[in-house]
Amino acid sequence: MAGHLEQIRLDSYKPLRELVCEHIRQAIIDGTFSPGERLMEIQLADEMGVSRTPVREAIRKLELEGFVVMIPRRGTYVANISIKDINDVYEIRICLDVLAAGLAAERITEEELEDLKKLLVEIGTHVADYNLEKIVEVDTAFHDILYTASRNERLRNIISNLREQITGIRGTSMNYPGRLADTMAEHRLLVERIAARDVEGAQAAARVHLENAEQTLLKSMLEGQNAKD
Amino acid sequence: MAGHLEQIRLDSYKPLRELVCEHIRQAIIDGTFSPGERLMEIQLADEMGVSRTPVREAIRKLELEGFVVMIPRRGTYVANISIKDINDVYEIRICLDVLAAGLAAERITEEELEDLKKLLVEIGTHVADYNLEKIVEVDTAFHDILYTASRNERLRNIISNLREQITGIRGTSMNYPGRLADTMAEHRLLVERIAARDVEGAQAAARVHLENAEQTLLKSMLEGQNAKD
DNA sequence: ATAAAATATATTGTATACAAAATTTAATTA
DNA sequence: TAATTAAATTTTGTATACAATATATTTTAT
Repeated sequence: MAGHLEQIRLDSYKPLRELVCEHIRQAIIDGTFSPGERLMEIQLADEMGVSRTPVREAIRKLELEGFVVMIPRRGTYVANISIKDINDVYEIRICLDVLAAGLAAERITEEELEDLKKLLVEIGTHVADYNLEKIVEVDTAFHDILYTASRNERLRNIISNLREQITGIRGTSMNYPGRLADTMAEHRLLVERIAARDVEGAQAAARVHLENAEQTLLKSMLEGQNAKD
Repeated sequence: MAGHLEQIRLDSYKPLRELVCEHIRQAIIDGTFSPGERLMEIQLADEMGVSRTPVREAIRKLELEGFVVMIPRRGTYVANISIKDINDVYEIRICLDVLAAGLAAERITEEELEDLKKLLVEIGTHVADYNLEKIVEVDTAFHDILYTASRNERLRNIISNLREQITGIRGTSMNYPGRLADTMAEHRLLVERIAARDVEGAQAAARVHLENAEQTLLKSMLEGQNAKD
């Protein structure tokens, strides 16, 4: 009769290395650590009040995720994101997002569809009062549902990782003139096609959305429009 | 005048965790550790004559790669590969291999093309005397060149990782009747289309190859044909 | 004899310690 | 003064030690 407590504890337990990893990742994404900057284990450990062990394990994970580059016996450096990197990531993401959209059109549940539609409305309100922080938050939730609806956990993980690698590192492309409105329209079309269970339509919508997002990101990078909050 | 030695040392240096990681990965792939089996750090460390530290770091990496599953405070277990996993992996791989083939058709160098053609011949000889080990080896090299030719390092890494996650875990599907000959023909067509710089043709060839490979793998799994050397 | 509780053991998570290598600083020489 | 070499410092890589938690075993009570 004491069986359900264990379950909760099991899920809620997070090893230090996870917390440390999330902390460092966030610091990279929000610019606390600049690209090319060296990350030193003792320093990070001291700052966070933990030992080197969990820091090391966190750094190993971030290396696999592509956020940092490790040179044996030399140290760890925050990854530099180049135009080539954007290109590489979007080459893959366009492909995988199209796949995910098609799968979602086939496999999404009615509940998930309802959630998507609600988020669509919510984004609208945040766009109206130009609340960028909220927009990013809801946008992330939106895509999360979409990838979950593909019913392919690996696909979800790979895309999430690719998203994180570029989202935010050079500022969101959200503040590019006109992009917000376009994004909304693209999302609406995507949801509409998925709701219609139109696989090809959903795929086409996803492709257009991603290609536009890449173009905007490249433009804002080239123009040095790296606006940070 | 001592500048070039450093370069070599830098490349050749491999941390213990890397060696340990490769060692454990290989043991999982070749069946030394069975799916579901628990991996204990001290035991592994003792067997390999190292301390727990590099073993832990290796296990963290294998978790990211999907070879093992970690439950906090409970332990690490060799991942179970299910039909659903095969499905998920191939859903992604078909998509990414098609992408890679298309990119390769655009970006491959003449040298790489020559290498591919050579390997095609080499595989032929190994098929003739049914040297499975050599076939797997050359096949890996073949695909490696292909992914390298896509000029997208991230793509290469993702595909390599997906390949490793299923190749070998349930025995190669190579020993499925007739598959070897089909594989050869599919490879030949793929190289031919790439050589012709025919993007769409290369993509189609890659898709056919992967779909067939998946079918064969599923068949041999269902038939319990998990032949091991 | 079976089930529950308490104890013992084993294993993971984290911290610290030491060794090897790289980087930096200081010193020496041309 | 500049360049080269040597010493000192820093930092990573690995090993070990300790603490917290989970599992296994034994004991006890019904």
